[in-house]
Amino acid sequence: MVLGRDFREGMNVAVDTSLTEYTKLQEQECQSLLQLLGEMGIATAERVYGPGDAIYNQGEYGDALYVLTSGVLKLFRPYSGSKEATLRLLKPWDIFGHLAFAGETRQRAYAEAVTECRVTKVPKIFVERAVRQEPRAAFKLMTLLELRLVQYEELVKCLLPRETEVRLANLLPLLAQKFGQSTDGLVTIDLRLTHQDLAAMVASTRESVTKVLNEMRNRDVIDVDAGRITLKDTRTLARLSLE
Amino acid sequence: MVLGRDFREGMNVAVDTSLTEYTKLQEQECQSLLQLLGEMGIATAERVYGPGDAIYNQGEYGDALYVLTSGVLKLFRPYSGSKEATLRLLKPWDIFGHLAFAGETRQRAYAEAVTECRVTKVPKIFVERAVRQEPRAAFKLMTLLELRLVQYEELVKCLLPRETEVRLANLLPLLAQKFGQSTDGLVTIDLRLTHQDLAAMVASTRESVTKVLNEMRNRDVIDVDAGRITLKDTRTLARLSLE
DNA sequence: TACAGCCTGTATAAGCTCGAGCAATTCAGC
DNA sequence: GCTGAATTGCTCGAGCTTATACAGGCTGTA
Repeated sequence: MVLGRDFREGMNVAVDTSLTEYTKLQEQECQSLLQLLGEMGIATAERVYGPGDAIYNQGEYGDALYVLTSGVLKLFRPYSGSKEATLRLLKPWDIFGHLAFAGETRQRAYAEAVTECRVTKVPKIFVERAVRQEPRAAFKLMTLLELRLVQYEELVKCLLPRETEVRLANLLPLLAQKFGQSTDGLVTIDLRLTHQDLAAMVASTRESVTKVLNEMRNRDVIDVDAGRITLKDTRTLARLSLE
Repeated sequence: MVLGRDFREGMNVAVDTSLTEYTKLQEQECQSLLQLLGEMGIATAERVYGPGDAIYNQGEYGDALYVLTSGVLKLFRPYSGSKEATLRLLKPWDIFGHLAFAGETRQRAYAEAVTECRVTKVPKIFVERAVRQEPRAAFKLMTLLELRLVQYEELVKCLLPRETEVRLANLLPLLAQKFGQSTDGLVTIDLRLTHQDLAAMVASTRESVTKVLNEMRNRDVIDVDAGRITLKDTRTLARLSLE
């Protein structure tokens, strides 16, 4: 199990800091893709969902590209019989939904609104038309698909270690980069997250999350105020995530 | 943690059986993509790697699309300091490598040949040209990107449960579908896999895999012959993966 | 204001993994 | 066919997670 080569840990840091760029890139590409579709006269259906509403269910046929334009939304799937894991927490300009251009496609997770959110749905045939007529749309879409893959890779990174502490040490910086609000050099995750929510994201239990979060707070690694987590010691978090 | 809604377990089965279709679809799309590129006069570099050779390393800049055309190859990344996890085990007509069309891209894993294998590398600029000039290439590429995402989702599915037994019960059918050889109605995974290899795929330890595999063999769920695993009781495996 | 429901914090026993160590066996190269 | 390396099989404690249970706090609603 010990690695036989030099993994150059420094590189991981470089990879991670580029996630912020990913966020900006995604917003740009996603917004300009929708704009492009509009200019091409392509109909996109926008719909508003209230907290808890399902956008689609696992197993449904997916024949559209979904874009979240406002609010927060989660993709989750059941596992081990009676638990549910949050696969992705989406913010505006994230895309979701499976739209294979060939072969049958079923949604591989449940999509549910967390806050009130606005979703733009582009039927598959229109996406096809856009790709056919406008290569720029194809590039933007492929960039977005690639960024979605990166998010899954990050999820895998969170799930590889078994200890809840290490998983959270991997997850919290990700949430901070995606939902972070910078104040006084410290980053606060601008979401009300219950321990249960966090547990679903790292496939652990509420109790373990409670325990780890309190430990981190006692060690001044994080601060929790009204369900909002502030990262106070990112160096310690980074160190934890490697162990 | 208990789910508040009906997850319709039957649907999971339907989703999984469609993976075989995914394999065929992928071969078709990938082969025809390469053929299309050839017809367009696009230069693709083909190179042969011996077992253990690195195709690229984590952190390197990725500016190409890689296609495995023969052999077996693995993508892996280090975690928890000194362990390594196999993220994907690739067979011919799998694509790999990050090629964002915008923004900097670094490889997010190590790619290493398992057996001797042949890899076709298409530089990013040529992929761009193909997408620009030939929408069919764009469709095929997007389909392949989507299929790659599905593989990551399957990996996540393997990693969600904590028990090694359940993880393997999820992994083995996946391997069987990808590398399976049907004989007498039973499927054999046509690869020599050590317990260490399997442990890297489910992020567990060699010892745990040994134990679980022996239990499964004693219960006639699987059969192991010369490092090749045969699935004898897929129903029991499916049941295990749900618990 | 009272209430119900959710969230947090603790505690316990039980189960599983992890890591170390050490044989026996198998495999691969010579 | 032989030898060295790798793989497999097994054991044992330590550590962590899980499941369960319960008490107190917070929040939104009636």
